[in-house]
Amino acid sequence: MTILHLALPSPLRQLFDYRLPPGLPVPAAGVRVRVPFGRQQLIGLVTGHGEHSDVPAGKLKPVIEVLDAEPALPPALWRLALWTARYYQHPLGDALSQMLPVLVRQGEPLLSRPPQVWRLTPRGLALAPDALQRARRQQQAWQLLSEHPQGLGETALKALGVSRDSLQALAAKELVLLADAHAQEPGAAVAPGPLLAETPLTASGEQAAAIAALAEAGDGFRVWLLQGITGSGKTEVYLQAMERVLAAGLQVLVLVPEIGLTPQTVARFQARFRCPLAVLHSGLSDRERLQAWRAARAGEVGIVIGTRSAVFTPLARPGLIIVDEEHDLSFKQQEGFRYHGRDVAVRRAQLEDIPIVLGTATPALETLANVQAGRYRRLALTQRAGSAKPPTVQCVDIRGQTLVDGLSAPVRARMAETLARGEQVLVFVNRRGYAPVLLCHDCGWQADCPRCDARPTLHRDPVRLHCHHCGAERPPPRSCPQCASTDLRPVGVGTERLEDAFVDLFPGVPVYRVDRDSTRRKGSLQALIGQIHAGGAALLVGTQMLAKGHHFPDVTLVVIPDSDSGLFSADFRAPERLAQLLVQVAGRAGRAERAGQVLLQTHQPDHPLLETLLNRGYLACARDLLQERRLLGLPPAGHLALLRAEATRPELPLAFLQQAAMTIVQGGYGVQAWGPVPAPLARKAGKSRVHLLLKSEDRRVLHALLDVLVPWLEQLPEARQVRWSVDVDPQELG
DNA sequence: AGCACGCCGACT
DNA sequence: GTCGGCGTGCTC
Repeated sequence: MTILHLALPSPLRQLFDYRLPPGLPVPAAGVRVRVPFGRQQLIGLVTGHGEHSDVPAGKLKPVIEVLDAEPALPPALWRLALWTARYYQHPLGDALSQMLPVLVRQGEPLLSRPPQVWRLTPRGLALAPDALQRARRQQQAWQLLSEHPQGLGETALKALGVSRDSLQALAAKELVLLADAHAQEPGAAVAPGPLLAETPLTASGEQAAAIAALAEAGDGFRVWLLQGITGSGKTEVYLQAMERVLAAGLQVLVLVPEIGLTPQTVARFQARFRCPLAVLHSGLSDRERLQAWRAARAGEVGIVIGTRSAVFTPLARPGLIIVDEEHDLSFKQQEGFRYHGRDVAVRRAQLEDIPIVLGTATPALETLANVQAGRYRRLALTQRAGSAKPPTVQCVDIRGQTLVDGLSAPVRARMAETLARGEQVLVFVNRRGYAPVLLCHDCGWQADCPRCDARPTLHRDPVRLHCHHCGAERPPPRSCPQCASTDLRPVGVGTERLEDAFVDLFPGVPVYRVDRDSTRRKGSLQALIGQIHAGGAALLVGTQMLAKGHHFPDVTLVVIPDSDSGLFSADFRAPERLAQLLVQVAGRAGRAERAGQVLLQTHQPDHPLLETLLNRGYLACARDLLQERRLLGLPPAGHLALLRAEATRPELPLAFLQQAAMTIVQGGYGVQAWGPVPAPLARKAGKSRVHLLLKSEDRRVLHALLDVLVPWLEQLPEARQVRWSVDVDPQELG
């Protein structure tokens, strides 16, 4: 008797065994099968087979149906799935089901049905030209089809004025039939004719060197860091590297951060190459996603471009992977299957044996460490294209200064000058809403969130206290609930408050606010950006969103009212994030003929991070930070996994993680356990949250522990009373 | 995660 | 008298 081992879409960290009905060929690993599971039916993937099962024979059920003749995923991607599930300690079945389009896991065929076309039958072909004279419409349809022996689709015929009825009538006479269109020639990733739809730009010396280095290294696995300052033309290097790969008939996978997948980005790739391109974004319907997935898997598209999850798109002939803005946080999935898109992409490139390019102006410290260790090779673009000058960055010491709406007098003066010249000013605040705190001026009471250890943010439009952690909203009190004073004051500055302030401060100057609230409606971000690009004096107020992806040529002054918070955060990655953000924001400023200026308000003008960043640049700053991490044994010098647990009753997550900590300490695994400790936001949405941080200098040691610890934790009775998760390589310790 | 079973409150 | 609340237990 043949037993199949199956990965099923279930959070259970185990495989399930089923009987294969006799007489059926044994399906290969990766093939989909339909099985009974409890009272429901599921579609799972075969992971292997054997003659025996540890499960009593009486419990084994037979599979209902083998869906495919071939595995759903190509071999390299199958191996990537197994690796990723294990590396991130996620149940294989659930990981696999997240890697596949919804409709594939619901049983839709793996291959697209070829489009249906109407064609003449042999009888129709032999028909005399005047045989249908008495049926003019049918005659016309017959005429068209005899001119198109390869057939015509329903929509094409309709456009040519042929009705369904005429076709049905012809079909009844067996003169025409509906048949599969002839399959596209295999390997037609590139449309016939020239590949290039536009002439490549002339590469600068640095660009040419980077392109040549990529070309000379050949087509095997190698990781490249393409570190190019904003405006240095990273995309042109990508495009010319892609050209070689596409010309060889291979496919390119491009990963971009969530915010980076704009119509402009896609248009840039589309404009260069005459090859089909699949875009994977969150707006696709299940059907569209399935079609893109099939096209990529069949090798019918040359370029696949998408966000994090696109890293799992099957490719028939992979040739190159590009990860743009590789430092971006959005590559790490923050819940459930917590993989890092960039790291999975590197692993994929290795399994596929193809090159991968990680591009950014501000490499992640992990990536730089890999360069220093000689595992990755660095290509640098240090010059802005054309005559554009780099922005200058200057600290503004605000110690003892009076701030009006968070801005010091010299900064306001500089803003006025810039606007008077008809140029634009960008003000970056990492806080949406009106003010982060609502305070009673008489007794010191602060509005708080009943369900979180957090202050709700005051919003003005509409007027609400809004907790950004649990989403709770309520109208702000009219008077202080503690002392009944009506002198309640908003404290601190958010985007809405700056927007209001600027309307008064700079009358007549348009103010554009760009944050999650102002861009909630679909297309409103594009509309705002369009208005900004129209030019003329304007104020731009915004959060992270403004710092990423878009370049604003008319912005010549960037103001960062508060750069201190990143300097003193509990999160060890905060300085790295701050440095990246400052460089990215600075990159938004300046244009060909006029260098941009960045003003950084701070109480810490002598802080070493700011000094290094301003005087010696990002790379020097990053090297310093890397040195600090090494001294502390923090990533990338050490490796982390974070166990989180939460429950309404505070003692449960604590007790659960205490058990974990005890096992780790007593087991002598060589892994340090820090905690359990209350999470930074110890109460969120009414739940108590506890963390246990695991650390090891050796990644293999950490994984060896997780391989035994996680299954052990799963079967603990206490595990069922809490929500818990493992986060390997956590990016945010919040 | 689903999806059942199972034992206690307000409705036709 | 039932509909349904979510606690607990199982899925080869």
